[in-house]
Formats: sequence, structure tokens, C-alpha cells
Amino acid sequence: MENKKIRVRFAPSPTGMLHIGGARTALFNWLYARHYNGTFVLRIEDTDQVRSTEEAVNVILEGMKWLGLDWDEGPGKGGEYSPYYQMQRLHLYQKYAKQLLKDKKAYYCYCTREELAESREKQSKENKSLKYDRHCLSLSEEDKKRYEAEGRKPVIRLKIPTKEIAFNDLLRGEVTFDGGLLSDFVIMKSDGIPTYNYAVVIDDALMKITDVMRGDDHISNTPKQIVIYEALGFDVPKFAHIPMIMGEDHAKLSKRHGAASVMEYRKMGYIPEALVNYIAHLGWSSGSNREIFSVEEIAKEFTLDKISKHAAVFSMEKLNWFNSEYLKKMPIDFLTKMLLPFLKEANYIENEENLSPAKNEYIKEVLKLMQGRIKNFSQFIDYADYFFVDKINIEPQAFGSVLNKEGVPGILQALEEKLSAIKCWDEESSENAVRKVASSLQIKGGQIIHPTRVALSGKKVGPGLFELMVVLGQDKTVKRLKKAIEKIKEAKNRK
RNA sequence: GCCCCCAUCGUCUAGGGGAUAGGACACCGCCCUUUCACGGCGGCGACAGGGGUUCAAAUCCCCUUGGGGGCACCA
Repeated sequence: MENKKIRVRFAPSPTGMLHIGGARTALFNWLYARHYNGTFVLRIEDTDQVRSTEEAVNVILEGMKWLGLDWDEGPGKGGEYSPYYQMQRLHLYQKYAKQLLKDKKAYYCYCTREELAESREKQSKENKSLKYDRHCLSLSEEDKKRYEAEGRKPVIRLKIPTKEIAFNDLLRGEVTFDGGLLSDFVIMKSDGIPTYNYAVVIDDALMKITDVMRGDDHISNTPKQIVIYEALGFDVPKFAHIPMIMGEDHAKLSKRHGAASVMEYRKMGYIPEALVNYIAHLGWSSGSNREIFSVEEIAKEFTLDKISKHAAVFSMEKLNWFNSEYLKKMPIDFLTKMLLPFLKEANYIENEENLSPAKNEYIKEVLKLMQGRIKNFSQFIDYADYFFVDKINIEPQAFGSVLNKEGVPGILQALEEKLSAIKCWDEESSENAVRKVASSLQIKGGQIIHPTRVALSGKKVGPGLFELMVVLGQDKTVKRLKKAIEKIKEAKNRK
């Protein structure tokens, strides 16, 4: 085989978010480039005048950066083959279109949308494959002038040869199509902007892309593109069509399935490394029984033979598991830093930047308590609220079933007195206090532990009580116990 | 309708002529335990169907079925 340096690309169209499926395609290309020490190109396919927005471009770039998928050439980076925005490359598409026209491999078509629709409908009735009827294939100069006089703006269509078109897919082996069944598709729209199937080829060829890795929804586009490569005498790249990602109902992943956009996962508090690890496993596997890999480790092992051929269903449950694993294993300082924006957003802290060392330490300690209990940072906000607010919210169910019981105020009272007297506030002393109160009242530890937890956190579940008390501090612990006793009394009086 | 791709537990997958078909998530049970988690141990659970080829098929071939994608002046 040629030892050309591998060049791959990710070419999203900026018409919305960075989709999970797109991100996975980007990731596979990135991994492939890194594995073979190749070049990863990012190109923006913004030829859809109506739907493309600059904002969407930014969302995509941001998403890529968040995932850690850095590109070697593309927006913000430049490169030998710039520009990397298709709308800045119009002259190139026009140039090659002229050549195709001159070589009689493409032709002007003046048919209106109505005429086209009519023809398609007729074919549909006759159960034929839908293709252009070549009405304009051999128009005379007079015909063209007449149409132009009518005000018709022509498109340029590619003339598809009647022959077998085959390519060797790196994942699937040989795939063949009958050119006779393909339609003479439009390569240049009447406004002078190229269509996808045409622009892709010009750019991939000019940018010297060696391997085109993309979703298998592009398989049927491939023969059309090959016709263009051949018509222009370009080298045809290798193709690898990777399986798609589906929603739980096995339909194409979309908003209906919950979060389909990469940025939504960031908002929900997933760790990018975990997301990357998970989506890498959608269609790829190391061949071993290991699941947790750093992206570098995946790149090292990433080869085409380990990619499966069938679509994969995106599972939130499994993503949660990956995220929990990262939550448990990543350095606490790193996680603490990542948590700050969420605390800010929830108004648990004033400012992310000028945190006092003490406050930072406090957050870190709280996070340590929650680390093994949360699936993402959004959950942290819900589960750990009582560490950050003055007035805690006692869940009604917890109040009714645990606090508002016979004897509880007395127990809390006794504990509060014992705790107030502690000189050295640590886990050992607080546990001792609780145990002593329990034995003097002749009750089991649980009978005192459970109401205390609710009094301090408002919840029935959470970290071990003694570590919770230590992090919360003596002052707050005592105050909350008193407050709880009051509340129980209030509830009694109301009856 | 036409064309193309795909098919192992519910899900992600390993395996690719001879295996008790392996792992992970989820689920269930037990242990640990002050709750919830974590962790440990165990369990449930799959080769879509039918034909070939072969001494032997989950594995190779064909058909059927099922799923997915495409057939735009969208990408």
C-alpha cells in the first residue's frame, strides 16, 4: 500500500447543534488520525444558505473543544488548503463545474420544480426508481436562449454514466451500484452554490483527504461522488462507513430521545472524558474486557477492524455508569474545579474565580462525600443543597416518616446538648456523642442517626452521618438540630 | 416502489468452522452497613427463521424475515 500520510476530516454543516452522532463521527476520525499519526481536518459545510448560522458554527467548535477533539487544519487554525468554510470556496466549485460542462460530463438544466415533481410522480406511479428524465440533456442553444428569456435560471446536473459503480468500503468490502439507476443529480444550484455531493468531492479532493470516514447513511451518496471524482480525474479516496447511533426506539437519534446534543451533556454535568469514552464504545470495542480508557489509550488501539458494522443504541444508563466511574476515579481537585460553574449557576457560591481557600476546601470535602453517589454534577446540585444553603428544605415525606415521631424531639434535644459540648469536632468525637446518647437513652444507633440526618440535611438518604456532621461543622449541626426540634413542636401545636 | 447496508443476552459488545457462547450496563438476590450509594459474591438473560456446504456451523453461502439508510436546487 502507499505510505501516504493519512488525512481525514470532519465536515459538519452548521445548521444546529453538535449532534451526538456527529460527535462520534468526529471522534472516530480524530482517533484514526491520531492512531496513524495523520492529519485531522475540520471543514465547515455551510452551503445551506437558509439553515446555516454563525452561532451554530461556534456551537460546533466549542463542542469539539470541550470533547478534546483538536483539529490540525480548519477554522481558527488555517492550513495549507484553506479556506475551510465552503462558502469561501465558491470559485473552486464554479471552476470545476465549468470544466465538467466543457467536457460534456455535466449539463445545464432549466426544468422547474413543478416540472420535476410531475416527472417524479409519474415515475413513482410506474414503480420506477426516481431519477431525472434528462429532459435538458441535449438542449440546443436556441432552447437555452428561449428558457433564459422566460427568466429561468439553470442548475447544472451531472451526467451519470450507465455502468456499474463500485467501491471497496474499508469496513464492508465491495459495494456496487448500478449507475443506470442513479439520477443525474444537481451539482450547482441556480444561485451558483454547489450541492453537498458535489462540494464534498471538490473539497475532499483538493484538501487531499485520503480516507473518508462517515456515517453509513452516506453509503448511497458514495457512487454519486465517485462519478465526480472520476469525471474530474481526481484520486478517489478510501471510504469507511461507520454505523449510526440510534435512540432507544431504534430510530435515528434525535431530540425526542432526550439529549441529542453534546452541549446538553455539558449542561447536565457530564465529564467530557466520560462522554468520549462512552461514545467511542458505540461501534468500537477494544477487543478486551476493559471499558474504561483514556482517549489516548483508545487512539493507540483504534483500528478499523475493531469497528462494528451495525447501528448502536445510545444508552443513557450506560453513559451514567461511565460518568460515575470517572467521578470516582478522577483527581478530586480536578473535579472540584469542574463543579464550580454548577455551584455558581445554582447560586450556591457567589463567584467561581475568587473563592477563598477555605471555601474551596469545603466544596472539595462535600464533593468527596457525594462522589460515589451522584451520576453527574446536576445531581450534585440536588443532592448536596443542604451544604450550601442556610435554610434547608426538609422533604415532607422525610419529615413525616422520620422526624415527626414520638420521642424524636427528646432524642434530638439530648444529642444537641451532647454535641454542643464537644471541644474537638471530628468524626470520632461526633460518633462517640451519638453512641453515648443512644446508650443512655437505651435506643439503637439507627433511632438517633436517622432523625438526625433528616434534621441536618432534610433528606432520608445521603453520606454517612458522622462525616456529614464534620463537614457541615459544629455550629450548623447544632443550629439545625434546634431548628428541627422547633419544627416538630410547631407541627404538633398545629394539630 | 426502487437501490444500498445491517442482524450474538433488553442495551453496548467479544468470539468467526469443534467453547459450559465471554465481558460491560441495566435488572434480581445475598454480604458489608446508620440511610442511599460504593464495594464484594452470585443469578437471570442471546447466536432472527429456513435451507445448503462440511465429519462438524453462532461462525461460510443462499433465501426469507426484521431493522436501518438513501432515492431534494438539505447536508
